[in-house]
Amino acid sequence: MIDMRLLRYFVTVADEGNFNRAAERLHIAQPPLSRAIQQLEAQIGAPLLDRSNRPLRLTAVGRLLHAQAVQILARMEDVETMVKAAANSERRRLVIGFVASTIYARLPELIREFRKTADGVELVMVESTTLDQIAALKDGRIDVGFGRIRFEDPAVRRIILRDEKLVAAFSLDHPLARGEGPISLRDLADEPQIIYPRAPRPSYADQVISLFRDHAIEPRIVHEARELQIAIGLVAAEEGMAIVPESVRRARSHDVAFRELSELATSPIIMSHRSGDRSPELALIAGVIARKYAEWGYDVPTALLEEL
Amino acid sequence: MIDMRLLRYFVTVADEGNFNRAAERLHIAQPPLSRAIQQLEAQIGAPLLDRSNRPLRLTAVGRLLHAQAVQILARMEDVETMVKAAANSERRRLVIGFVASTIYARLPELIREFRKTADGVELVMVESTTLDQIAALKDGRIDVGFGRIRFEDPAVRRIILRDEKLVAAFSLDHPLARGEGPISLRDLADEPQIIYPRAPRPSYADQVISLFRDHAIEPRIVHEARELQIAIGLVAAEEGMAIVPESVRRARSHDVAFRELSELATSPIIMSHRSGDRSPELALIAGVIARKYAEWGYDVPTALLEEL
DNA sequence: AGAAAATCATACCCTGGAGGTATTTCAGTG
DNA sequence: CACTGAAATACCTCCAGGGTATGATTTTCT
Repeated sequence: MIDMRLLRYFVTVADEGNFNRAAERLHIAQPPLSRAIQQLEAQIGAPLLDRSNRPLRLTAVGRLLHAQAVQILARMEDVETMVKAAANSERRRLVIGFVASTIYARLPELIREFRKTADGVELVMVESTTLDQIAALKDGRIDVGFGRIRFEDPAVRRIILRDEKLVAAFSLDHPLARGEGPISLRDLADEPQIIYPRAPRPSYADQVISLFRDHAIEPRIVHEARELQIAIGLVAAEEGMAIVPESVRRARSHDVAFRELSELATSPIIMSHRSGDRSPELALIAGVIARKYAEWGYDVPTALLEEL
Repeated sequence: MIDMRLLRYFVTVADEGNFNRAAERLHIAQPPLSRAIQQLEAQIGAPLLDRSNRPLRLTAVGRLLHAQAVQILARMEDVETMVKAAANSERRRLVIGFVASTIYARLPELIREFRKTADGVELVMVESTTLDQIAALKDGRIDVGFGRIRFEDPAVRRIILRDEKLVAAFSLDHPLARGEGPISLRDLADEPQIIYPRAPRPSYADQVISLFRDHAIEPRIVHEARELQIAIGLVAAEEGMAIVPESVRRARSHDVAFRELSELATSPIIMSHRSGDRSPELALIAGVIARKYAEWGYDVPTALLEEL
């Protein structure tokens, strides 16, 4: 199997396009570097660099390996910091990252329950975007994340807890606020709409936009708010309507009206943690969620039970 | 950075649960193995194994590292075979993997065009599922894949060429076959339906099922055919209806009737290749696709132009 | 074009650490 | 408590990764 060292050397040479500078960056002399690359080429069975003319160019095989090597190295760094962080924490603490909108859902109840169940464990809550959560999980800043974006990262395990219905939010005296029963996306096509958050992509905003596009409707977006609270504020200020998770309804009903959608529109609530993490704290929170979900009549995801 | 060697050793020990057997499997003596693990533990800063009682158990940190290490090792193997395969082919050959249904779409025309454009390149066509294509790309059995399933794999680059409309297929004297204009999914709710393929999951069948579920309809599935041709055959035999890509229409219209769907329902056509592969043959096929798509009036995906 | 500079490869040496053998220490077991 | 199986320790060997000196080639400057 190819050594990490050789990969690191090769990537550095490829990035610098120059053995001398690469050797300097690697804190070794140039000749050993030359030999290392030759060694790697021997292992692969083909030249990785075209040395016939300077500046050095990667061969086709070289480009292929480079693209892969960069990813492997990044992965290895991730794992290393992750594991080291895990090692340096006595771990009677659970740090939870969450996106703002989960606060309107059932998260607070789950947290209360967890504090009751596991009173020996210090609990820390950190607000952060789903994407940040991935990085934070990797380097140990958080242990569990609650988000709404479907992402893929082999180092992180993702459990879809449930799909939350979406509803439309209007200002109180908006014409559409008066109607009874569900409203169709089609009726919202020409309504000025407020989406959030703008960044980072991909975001909940993209989910909403593609929801409309899936029904062949091009939404008329007039505002991109930085976060849910601001979006709701703009709705109340009669700037337009917004599509929000159902749970927001309970949190803010005095100056905003809500109507269900006739189309099936949902946003997932996703729990994530480091794959392979089997700390008792993690099992504990999984247990709390499973118990509470059963109590509330939600389906308990089988993936969640595997964590116990 | 942690050495691959140490990872391999650690994973073997963890899997065997025994230093002696692990050492045997690794073709080294037991003492160097012990030292290697100690070394790794020193680098991490925490014990990975609980040696206080046999059989050995992994510590929490150990479990975490193990889960990650297994993945990194697998990744490295993938890359190695992939790059070696790329090295051992002079590469005036392009092997294309495709799922059956793309044959009904524009793929044949693209292939014809490619043969004309690049007559020095031997072209090989291989039928295989989207999932197989990922593995085949990795170990160099194919260079390009055309499929319909959205997958994620960091070693493979995926370009969504376009979204193809779906249509409903009926037997010629099915009551619904007579109607004019598009038909709604809702009207298909109670129709006996044939889906395909059964395996491997996830498949096109899952796309169709979730299409219905997205509209809060539970499809009534009476058959799971192994592949499209068989499904269409069953439709013709009045076993039920099926949801198929629009392009099938051109291929088989003598004994089957088609109707458009009023809902927006599409299935993507996805081209994939090894990330970092910049072979001229790949650029060539990308160019052919871009040219033909422009000619046909399709949007040319920007991701495709990056390959040129 | 020719000289100078830059850059990579080769030749050769030196040392650390990966692996081997022999032995000791310990945890489970009858 | 003695026995057995298994991991750790002690110590040795030797190769491979790294260093220096220098040669071969390509690039650049005059």
